[in-house]
Amino acid sequence: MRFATWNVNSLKVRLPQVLEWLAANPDLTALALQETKMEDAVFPQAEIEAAGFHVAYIGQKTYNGVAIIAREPLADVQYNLPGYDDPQKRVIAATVAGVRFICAYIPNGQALDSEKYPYKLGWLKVMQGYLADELARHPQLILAGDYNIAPEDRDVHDISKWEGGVLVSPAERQAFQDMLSLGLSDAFRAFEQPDKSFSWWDYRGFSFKKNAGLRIDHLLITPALTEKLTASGIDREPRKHERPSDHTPVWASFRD
DNA sequence: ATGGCCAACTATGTTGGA
Repeated sequence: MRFATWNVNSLKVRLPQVLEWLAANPDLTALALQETKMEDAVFPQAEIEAAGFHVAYIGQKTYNGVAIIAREPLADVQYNLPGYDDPQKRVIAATVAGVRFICAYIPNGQALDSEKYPYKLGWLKVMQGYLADELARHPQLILAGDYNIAPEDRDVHDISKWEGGVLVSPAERQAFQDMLSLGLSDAFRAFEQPDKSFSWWDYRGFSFKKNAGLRIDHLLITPALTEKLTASGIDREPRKHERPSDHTPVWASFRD
């Protein structure tokens, strides 16, 4: 089985690319999507099901929005973070192939002096509590998504350009470490990986061509899954596509 | 040079993303 996460930056624009990528990756069990940017009433459920997939989603107009697409039915779908009153649609979870698959679009934070930054840190605290609860129930669990956190300096093309800003601040990195402390591990770093591996590149300034990116999309997995982990990686192909998302898919494979 | 691009909205500029 194989799981992946992809921030598509508008599913309206990217649906053809998502379906194309799913067709090109027939071994993929489930895909977590972020920034679908659409209300549930206009979500392309019929098109996705017509292509042979199951899907669960929750979204809003213009901003945020998450979905899980899977090759088998989704069970026990959870919408939003339980007990946290937040109009922003950032979390959906479901059980697929015996794995609790959580799809999260963690807030960006905008800037350290923005009101969105404490929102991000508070949100991460709530996520931590939710994770602790879920981990007690699900030995096989994946937290997949756009974390908007580059965990280490090697996850940043040029740390001098990002130091002192969001995505790399000590408090955000600590929140990432706190999730690891719950018993999770970064599927990408379980293997030797190429230097300068990133999952996001700014649309501006030929960033992708220059590989001036960040690794901010992650799959954190439980020990029961780490035991079964066979490979992990980042698929840069969709980022080369015409009219791409600024993020590209990140994946992990497991023995059945 | 504190920008550059892209998407969405109901817009012909503004906001948010990262």
